[in-house]
Amino acid sequence: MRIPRTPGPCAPGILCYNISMKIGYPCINRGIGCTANHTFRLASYSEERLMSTVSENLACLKSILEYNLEKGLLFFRISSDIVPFASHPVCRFDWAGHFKKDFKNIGSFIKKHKMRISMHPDQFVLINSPREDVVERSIAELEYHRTVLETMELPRSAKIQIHVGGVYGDKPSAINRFAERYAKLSAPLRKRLVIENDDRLFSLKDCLEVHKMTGIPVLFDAFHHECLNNGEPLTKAVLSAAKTWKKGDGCLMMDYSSQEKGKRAGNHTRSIDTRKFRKFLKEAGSTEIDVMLEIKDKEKSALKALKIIKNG
DNA sequence: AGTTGTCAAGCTAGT
DNA sequence: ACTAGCTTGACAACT
Repeated sequence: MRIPRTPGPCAPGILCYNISMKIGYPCINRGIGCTANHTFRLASYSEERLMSTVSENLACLKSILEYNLEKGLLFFRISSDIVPFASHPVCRFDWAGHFKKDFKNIGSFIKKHKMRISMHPDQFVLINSPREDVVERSIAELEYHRTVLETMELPRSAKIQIHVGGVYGDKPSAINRFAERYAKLSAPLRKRLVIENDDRLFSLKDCLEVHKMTGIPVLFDAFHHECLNNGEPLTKAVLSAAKTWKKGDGCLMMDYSSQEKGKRAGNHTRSIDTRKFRKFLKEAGSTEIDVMLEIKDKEKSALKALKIIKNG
């Protein structure tokens, strides 16, 4: 079925979607022959190794963004490995100062072409952990992500997405701890941090509660919501998450994926299921959103999604 | 050159 | 008490 395009807001009851929607994919481009997430073993750390790796990563990131621009993919997630070991005590190198020009150059390109950027630190970033050392390392890692986006001089609509964290046997306390720790983060970090509903522990409803306590925007993951929800239909869920994004945050960021058939629940599909994506667009697409396709074949599926949006 | 075990970081659920 | 899985790539040691 063809989805008609209408510019601007959609009239109630009319099937349409927002044409300002940006489509993207995370971290890796499988076609262009370079990657922006080279790393190395901690044991082989040296300043020289770090410098050459970061230099290579930045050059590739620029190439990926140029490819994306050419194809009309205006949303991208930058890999946390862009600067390996940046928050590890072993790294005392002023990488942000040393590569300032390169970061700034990439940032200018992003801004010039109105691209949207996110970053997604790994699962061990847990600001609600009962363990002080875990919290300390998590904050250092978050500050590293903030520094990347700041060195690129990107606006606060470039976001860092994390999950609420662990439950530790007591969800209300875990949520309270998140709120307390969030309040103590540096202001420039708080400006960029958003939480994402996960597929096992913290549902959209939980995240909205955290938002109520802290004001933190909620990034909505449609696939996680399929795995864990409180009965909210998709359209309603998207709207409730969108409301948590204030002026300056930009429009709601979403993660989208679908189930790989025959694999355990929560496993991301290899390639986009265009039928499901059309259904998703019908239900969510009239809200102002940017959509990150967490699909294993990366830009290939993102291009298919873009085609559907352009041509129905 | 190709293969395979392992990698900074944590939590949860299952044995 | 211990470990696989999360989700995944790619480094690096070994054939």
